[in-house]
Amino acid sequence: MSPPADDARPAAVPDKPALEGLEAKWDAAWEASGIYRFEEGRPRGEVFSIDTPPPTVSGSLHVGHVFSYTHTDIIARQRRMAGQAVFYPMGWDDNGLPTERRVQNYYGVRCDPSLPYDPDFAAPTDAGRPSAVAKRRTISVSRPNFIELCEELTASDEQAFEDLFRRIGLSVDWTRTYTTIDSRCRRVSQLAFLENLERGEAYQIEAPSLWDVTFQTAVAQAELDDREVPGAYHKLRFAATDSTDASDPNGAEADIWIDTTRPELVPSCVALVAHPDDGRYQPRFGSLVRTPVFGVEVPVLAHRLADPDKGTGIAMICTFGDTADVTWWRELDLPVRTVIGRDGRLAAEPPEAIESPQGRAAYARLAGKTAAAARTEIAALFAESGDIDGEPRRITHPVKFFEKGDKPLEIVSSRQWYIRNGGRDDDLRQALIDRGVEMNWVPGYMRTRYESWIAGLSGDWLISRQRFFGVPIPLWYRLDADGSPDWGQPIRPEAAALPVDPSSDCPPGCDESQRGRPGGFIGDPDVMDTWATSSLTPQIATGWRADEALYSSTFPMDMRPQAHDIIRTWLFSTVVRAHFDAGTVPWRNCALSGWILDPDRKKMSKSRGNVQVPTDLLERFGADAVRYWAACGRPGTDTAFDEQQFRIGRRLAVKLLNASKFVLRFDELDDEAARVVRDEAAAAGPRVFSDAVPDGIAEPLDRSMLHRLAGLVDEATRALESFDYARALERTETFFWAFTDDHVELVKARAYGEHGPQAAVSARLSLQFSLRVLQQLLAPFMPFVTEEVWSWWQEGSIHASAWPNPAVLRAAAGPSDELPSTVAAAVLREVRRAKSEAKRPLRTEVLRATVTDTPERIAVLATVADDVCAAGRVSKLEAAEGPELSVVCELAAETPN
RNA sequence: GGGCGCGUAGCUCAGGUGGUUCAGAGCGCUUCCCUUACAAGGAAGAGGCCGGGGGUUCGAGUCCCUCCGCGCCCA
Repeated sequence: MSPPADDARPAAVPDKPALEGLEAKWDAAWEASGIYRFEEGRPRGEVFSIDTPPPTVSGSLHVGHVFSYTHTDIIARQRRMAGQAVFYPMGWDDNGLPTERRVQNYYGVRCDPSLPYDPDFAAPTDAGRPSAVAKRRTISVSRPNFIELCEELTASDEQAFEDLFRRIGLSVDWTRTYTTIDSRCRRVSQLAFLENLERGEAYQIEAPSLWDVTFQTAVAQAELDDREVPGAYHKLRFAATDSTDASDPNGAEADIWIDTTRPELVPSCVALVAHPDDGRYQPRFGSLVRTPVFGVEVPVLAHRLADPDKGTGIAMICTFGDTADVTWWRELDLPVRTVIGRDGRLAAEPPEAIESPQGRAAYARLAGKTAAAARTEIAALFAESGDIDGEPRRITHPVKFFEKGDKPLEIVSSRQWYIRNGGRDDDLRQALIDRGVEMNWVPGYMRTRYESWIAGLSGDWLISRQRFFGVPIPLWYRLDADGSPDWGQPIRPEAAALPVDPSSDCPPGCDESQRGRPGGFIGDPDVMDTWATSSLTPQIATGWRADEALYSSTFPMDMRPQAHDIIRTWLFSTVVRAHFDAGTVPWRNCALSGWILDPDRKKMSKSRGNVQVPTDLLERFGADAVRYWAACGRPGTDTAFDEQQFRIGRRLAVKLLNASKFVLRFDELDDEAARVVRDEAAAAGPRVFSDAVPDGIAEPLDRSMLHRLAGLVDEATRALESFDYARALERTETFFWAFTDDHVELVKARAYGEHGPQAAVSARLSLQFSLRVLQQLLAPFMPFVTEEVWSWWQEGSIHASAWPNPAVLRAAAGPSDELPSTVAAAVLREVRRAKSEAKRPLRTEVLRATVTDTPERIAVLATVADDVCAAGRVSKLEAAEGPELSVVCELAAETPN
């Protein structure tokens, strides 16, 4: 082998290329070179910023995590190669209930905010062993100790996630990682909240809100689940009162019977309600009836939401049994008679409206009971008084649950913080729908889900949570001389002091001795909903209110990838915050991924036990193969888990190794053609063929291939620019297999020099030229194997190389078209078929092949005949004109062995 | 009940703006081949009233309507 020219690297091709070990090798190399770090200072137009939704780290890893994150990475890598400064940070969502639950279960502890901090507290030694933890008593810990455990566990969870994401090759800038509980996020979250408060977009109000009795917290509309549960209709008598008109012919004197599944709420009944058009009850509207047993007079009212077909067609309104009660209570201006408390039990004292001794005595039998127990008891009460008709009738009906809870939600009146979201304001509602129109949705129909959700909102966004591991609401309240808080005039922290914890920090100008004292202050005890922080990821990531240069070059962000199930929560709430905060959309493009389904097309979930562990798959198939599988899942489309797909991906990676080896090994030959090619490479500089059009590609077949390749680059680029990574991969993959199976076979003999050095130079240069482009087109999908094959012959990282330019390919192809390549491949295929049908080896000599085709294609065939004959081992190629392609082959006689 | 999506070879899915080139790919299956990049491979083959029915059109997997089935979201 002669020494290479100065600037050209010799191809250093291993004899036995393999995929094993590539992940570790290249992850380390990328980390060392920092090629994925964001290049600050580039103008906004050259930046591509990605708002990756931070995954919840409190769950276990599964393939769903690699799926959508791979989609994002493919886009990021292509944009980077296309010359943009890619801003691609990662975050971890670790605040909120999921972490609390995981910590409770993992350590076997429970947070008791009344306990003082224990500086000597150590995590239980049986932590992480569910069977051991389950056998002992739960340990109560203080809130600060509990938060320490949260931080400890999330730190190790986050490391596991980062390891996985590195292993699948996400080109994240790991120097910019944030977690939703860290001080930077708490600061942004609190500051954004305070600004919302300043502008009147956040407010607090004492109002009925959905309440989970298990978690002891208010929950938001977005966190609801409707579940079909068994219940029973109790048919109860509401007696006519003395004041009703006895002469009414429609039986105004008559008692009214209502059906209810929640008889225990009768003590909180404030009215009956029927549909305004319901003739059965029209005569009674405005009259009074008496609640059974408790004897409270309540009016009979009309409202359009009453369903004439449900039960007896008339319902009791209680404060509060369900969200319809809240609507009626508000719109009909009814009083509050609370009986269910925050613990889900009936209050010790009856509502003041229950005045009669019998009523109060009856209530005493219910006081302190859970709703379910009270239901049984009150049914007995009604049976004794004769106010229930027959036995309760069992039904199943939808009941609202907290999505993470297992007891039905109650509705209790409490003081809560809200952020406006259009649920009570049609102008805002429309403005937010309009924001949706400003964004490009991939796929487009996903916008409908966004719009439907907004259209169906029934109230503002409740953000306060009565929990511990979250971002505290950054406010204090003055206590008056009686020690009562002044809710209306909250004390705000200085912006510079953020983040604050009002339970341990003091408001400006106060000291700890005044906490809880009359004339002093108290801190707001609540934390914010997880979404109140995670809706700010664009602000958090881009340095809002902290790094104006970064912010202005990255916000609004270019892309928000996420799964389609969190459009109504995460996506929507993020739009709300950006709308208020910046008067813009948070991102220009929303790319929605589907879900992973198991092979039986069921959603993968831990509870079903059908979860695939990604580390196992990575071990068996390699990261590129796993990414290949993910990339086959089209935007927005749920994808069934299919192990076969991993094999196909792995095969593609192996094929790239071998094809690259084949093409680059010609460099090692010591013939005239090799010298010419080396000179070309030297002339092209260290980045071989990046822009230079090589001389010497003269053969029609070679030029035709480059022409087709230019078309592929166009198509793949277009697809990736519109976020359709799956199409880009499919086209590239198909092209690549045809390239190896047909084109490489057609030019192989020529490349070896069988038709002279000039023809060999043309073959080798065009093979290298094409290989380079194909390696690059596959790079976003298979970053490891492409980096490996690139390193054999090119300087620098393939991921920092310039995305292929089709104009350069077309320049090299000259005035060519795709016909020579397609005709040659078609004829070769026919020759192979003839051999295959004769059950003869492919190396069988063809004594004579007669090709019939259209005059145009016959003429083209003549220009590629040498290559076709060599690849098909055809001794004599004859052509005839006809309507379509057909090939008749005369095979050499079988040689006896 | 409302909204959205889907129903194309045994399986998983492609099929922008309707037109000889759309009836496709991969896997699986059958047959053949160790051809000097690759047997973790290659070549070839069989297999489908493109869910049913209407309609628009000279012409429809491709547009419209309707029905059936499936999935998801929301009531």
